[in-house]
Amino acid sequence: MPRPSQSEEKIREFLPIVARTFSELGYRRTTTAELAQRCRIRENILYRLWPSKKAMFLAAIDYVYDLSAETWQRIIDQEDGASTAAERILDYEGRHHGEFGFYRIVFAGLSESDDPEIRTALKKMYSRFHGLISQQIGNHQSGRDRIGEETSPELLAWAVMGLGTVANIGREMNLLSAGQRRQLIAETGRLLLDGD
Amino acid sequence: MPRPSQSEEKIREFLPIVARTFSELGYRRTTTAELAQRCRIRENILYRLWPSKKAMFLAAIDYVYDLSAETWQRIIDQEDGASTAAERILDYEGRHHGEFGFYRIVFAGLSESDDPEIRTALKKMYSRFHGLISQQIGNHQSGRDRIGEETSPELLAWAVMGLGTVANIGREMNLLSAGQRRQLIAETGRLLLDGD
DNA sequence: ATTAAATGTAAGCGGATACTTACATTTAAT
DNA sequence: ATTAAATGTAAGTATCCGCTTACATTTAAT
Repeated sequence: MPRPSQSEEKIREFLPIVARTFSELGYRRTTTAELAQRCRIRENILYRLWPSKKAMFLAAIDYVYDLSAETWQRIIDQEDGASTAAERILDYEGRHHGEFGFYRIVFAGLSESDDPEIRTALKKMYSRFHGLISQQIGNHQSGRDRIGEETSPELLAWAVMGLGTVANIGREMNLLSAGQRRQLIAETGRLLLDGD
Repeated sequence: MPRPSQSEEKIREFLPIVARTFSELGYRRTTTAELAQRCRIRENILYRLWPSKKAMFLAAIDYVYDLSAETWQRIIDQEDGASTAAERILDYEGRHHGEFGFYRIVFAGLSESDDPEIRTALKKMYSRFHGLISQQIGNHQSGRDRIGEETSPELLAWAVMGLGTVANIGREMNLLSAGQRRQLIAETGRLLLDGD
């Protein structure tokens, strides 16, 4: 008798807006009123989709991760025989890093990192990213003849994530141009991957 | 006739506490009430030393920078003939990185980075740090015979700052142990400095 | 047509927080 | 001793914000 719930559609519709808002404003400055306004609805409707502001933020974290992971997976799958997936990811990041607000939402989360749930969500996000990158670096290394000398893929993966992070900070602060960011990731990334 | 103002002494006394609080809690969660309580005074006394909460935060940023810069300068001056200053800084950061809340206060600031004054302060802080590191990397490179092949000190300096940043995130998230952090900075840092 | 949940509007509540005010007390100069 | 600013206590204010409530309207099933 009742009309069917369209909550899932609404969530799919609003989540990108919510994620973008958290990315732009950070956690504290993102008010539920602001979220509602950007979604062109009232606050209480948001609260019918998520139980709290924190739940909205956690959903946004997952959303941003999924989006980035999908993109990377697509790049990994684009084998061309000439480049390793690690090289392609590096190249892609040099051009598009932070496009989806990945880093901004991470910064927002880090500022709230004493909240256990947010902390756990961030930790999971970082772990999964790190695993993904480590694996690609491992693949990259195994294709080379030099063995036993390399730094571990796990360590290198952290360094690469550091590159992405600092490139993003450089952009936020207007201290690195797009070209410089690409060069930074390409040159130092290559240094990390191949050690020369 | 009046008693002499002791504002400067008070500022010197409270600023470390204020900076530590911002580092621990981030900007938004640091309330003026919390600051006053930690300083064991009332809020209005804080407002006699700084005109606003933002001014307190800006002072904290400067304080943290000065503290870190002093430490680094001491390390640079400790020449031993066997190591370059860049190597010593890397070694030191591997052991003590983030000790003074440098990164945490930066994260807090990044979450507020659309405020023009905070943005300017952070930008200045990053520029100065970057200049300092670039110079040391340049010195390090000029001592080597290989010339013309190296990545520019400016780019490498950004990569090194990325290392410090990600090491700190790894610590915050309990994803990197102290040993792993040291290894990360030592090994990949060396890779960046020397390319092997 | 009736029904009952889904959807929407509008207002408001309780608590937190940046900042202020009112006022009493202390202190070093005259 | 007097003075005037420095220092301290205590309370308050205006605003914001997460979240809720009250209530009207729509919609798809019966």
